[in-house]
Amino acid sequence: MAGIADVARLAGVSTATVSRALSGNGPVSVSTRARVVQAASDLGYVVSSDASSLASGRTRNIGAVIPHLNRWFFTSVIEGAERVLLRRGYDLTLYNLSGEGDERSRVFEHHLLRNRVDAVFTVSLELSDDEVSRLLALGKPLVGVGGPLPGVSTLTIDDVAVARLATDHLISLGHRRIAHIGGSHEFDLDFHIPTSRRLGYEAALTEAGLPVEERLHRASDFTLPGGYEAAKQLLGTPHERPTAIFAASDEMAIGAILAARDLGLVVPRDVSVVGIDDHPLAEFFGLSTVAQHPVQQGEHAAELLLDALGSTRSTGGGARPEPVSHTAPADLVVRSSTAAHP
Amino acid sequence: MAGIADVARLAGVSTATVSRALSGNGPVSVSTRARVVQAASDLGYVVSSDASSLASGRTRNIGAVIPHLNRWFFTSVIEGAERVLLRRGYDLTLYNLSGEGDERSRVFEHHLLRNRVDAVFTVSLELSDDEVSRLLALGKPLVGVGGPLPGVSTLTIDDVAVARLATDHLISLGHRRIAHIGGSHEFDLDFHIPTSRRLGYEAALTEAGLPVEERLHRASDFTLPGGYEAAKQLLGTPHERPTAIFAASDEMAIGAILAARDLGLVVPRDVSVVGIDDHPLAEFFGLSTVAQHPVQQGEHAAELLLDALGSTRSTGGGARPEPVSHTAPADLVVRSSTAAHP
DNA sequence: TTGAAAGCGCTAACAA
DNA sequence: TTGTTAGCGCTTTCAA
Repeated sequence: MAGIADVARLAGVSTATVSRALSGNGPVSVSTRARVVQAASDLGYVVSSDASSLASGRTRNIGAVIPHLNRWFFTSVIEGAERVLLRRGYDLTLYNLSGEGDERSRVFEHHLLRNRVDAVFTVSLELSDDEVSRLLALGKPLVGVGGPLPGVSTLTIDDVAVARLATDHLISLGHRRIAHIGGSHEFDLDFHIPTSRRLGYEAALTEAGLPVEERLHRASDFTLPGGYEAAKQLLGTPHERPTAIFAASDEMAIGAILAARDLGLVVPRDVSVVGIDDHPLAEFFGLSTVAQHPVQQGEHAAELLLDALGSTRSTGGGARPEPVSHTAPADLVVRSSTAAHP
Repeated sequence: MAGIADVARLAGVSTATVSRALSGNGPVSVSTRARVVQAASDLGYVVSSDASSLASGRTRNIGAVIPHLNRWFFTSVIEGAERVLLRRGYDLTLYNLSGEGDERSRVFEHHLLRNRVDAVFTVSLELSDDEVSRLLALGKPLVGVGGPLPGVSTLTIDDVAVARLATDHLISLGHRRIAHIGGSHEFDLDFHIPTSRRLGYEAALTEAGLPVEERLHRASDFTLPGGYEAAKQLLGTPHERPTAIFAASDEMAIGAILAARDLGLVVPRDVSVVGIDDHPLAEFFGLSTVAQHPVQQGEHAAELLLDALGSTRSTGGGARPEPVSHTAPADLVVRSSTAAHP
């Protein structure tokens, strides 16, 4: 492995100049830079990130903390973030908390503290006060994606407004008996997303002068099978059957569509279904939904962190900046699972 | 941020002793270790990974290179690997190549070379000779998961055997007209998985004395909608209709089930369907399949790498060990999508 | 615009 | 079992 000294020797300059030429920090004449770049290329030299990090205090690595890996939303956010980071020469180190062991405490009490990353973003994680203060104590940029987080800069859709948008879509189509498949308490742990979406649903109903009926609500688990079961129950009693269902996630909404089919109902003739997400399968099932754009959310989160890293350096890392709440866009996508109520 | 010197001072020992006590390398008396651990804890000391890496040459970080993030197989492998790594105090740095830019070359020519990781595993990536030699030149343990890779240790199912197993299952049920939904050439880039699975399918047919018919084969894209379209075509002509379909992935198999339903066919009465994967949705759809266990594959890959790191250190990092091909287990899971042919 | 040299915070010989 | 100390390979003042 060639080192910086080898490059310096070959280019006939000092190691300091090699460092400046290759990193872009500090003045280097055009001709010198060219010589250095050529020498580095000839030797196949790549800077050692450890040595660079130790000397500069910057790792060029971002930590991403997520609750699960096998969920479309989380992986999409990571995908967007990684895309931006890679382009800027950064790595992404992943901390997935989904194991059944003590991963969570290990990550927050050890892995994130050992200075391997310059900044951290979390996805759909409600952090404890202790976790937040540990992270803030690092003095590193921190962004929470997918939910509110007191004292931390966040990037998230407005769950209440999104649920309202979906429900209003059904109301505007003339539906009056609109059921809701949401999440149960255990899924409320992180961010109260089920609660927020239910509140948006209820607010839309109330505003339209429609009653909020407990029997039109089912708590589920955000999965397709869960949505299927919930919909079977909702649609099972013919005379009380809702004419529309708003599911808090596309996977549950797709489950609802399949349940309707199995009951001999035609979507959207007999029942309209709307979800939230714009999951990759939504199009196949003709599902109307409120699209949130997780890849873009990931890109945006990465940009926020990189910007913060840039300005921290230029301001000399003074006072911690005030946390900012960014609202990510979400928009209604109407497909063929929703139609006017006759 | 407390440093090792602070801990040493508080514990009344040298920094070397602190290092030994905290890392477990080298002899430290029980009482001294206790004092050091206490002091570290009091100060909230966590070792700086950069400094430790630079001094020791070990990063305690593993690189994972994958072609996509939003695919069940890849994320499951990562999940398994991360679980093992986290438990052993390792981090996992993720390199996702799915962007449309020059991610791939950047990762192989820069990110992986800058010494941020102790070992690397790739998932379902067919590496070029150049990429392999760059990685091998690092002198670091390397494992390829999900496909053969000349000159590299691998961990993968036997795609030919797995396809045979699925096809034999249908044959043993009395089916004689068995269609296959595989992958097209563009999905053959990485590892020829579609080709291998098709070969296994054809071998099983031939061995059973059944003809291999071109019109019973459809090339698709491993997605649910792709499987749906292919199945619609296969099942669309009543008199030539196959009585069973073997799809090269569960998502395509589920698409086939939905296509059959839309054509008014009942699974498995009118057509049996079998897939490969044991995708989370397989159970919901009652899909018979050959389960590969990607989480376990990830765990196993991580263990192989950690073992290699352990032995490299003890043998003084002598000659590069011979590459070993490990075959991951895969087993038939019979559910309700397959039945005897009347 | 360049070079000399002092660290960055830790690990691992080596000596005691 | 413990301490001393020389680096690990860079970056970044500071001086030229």
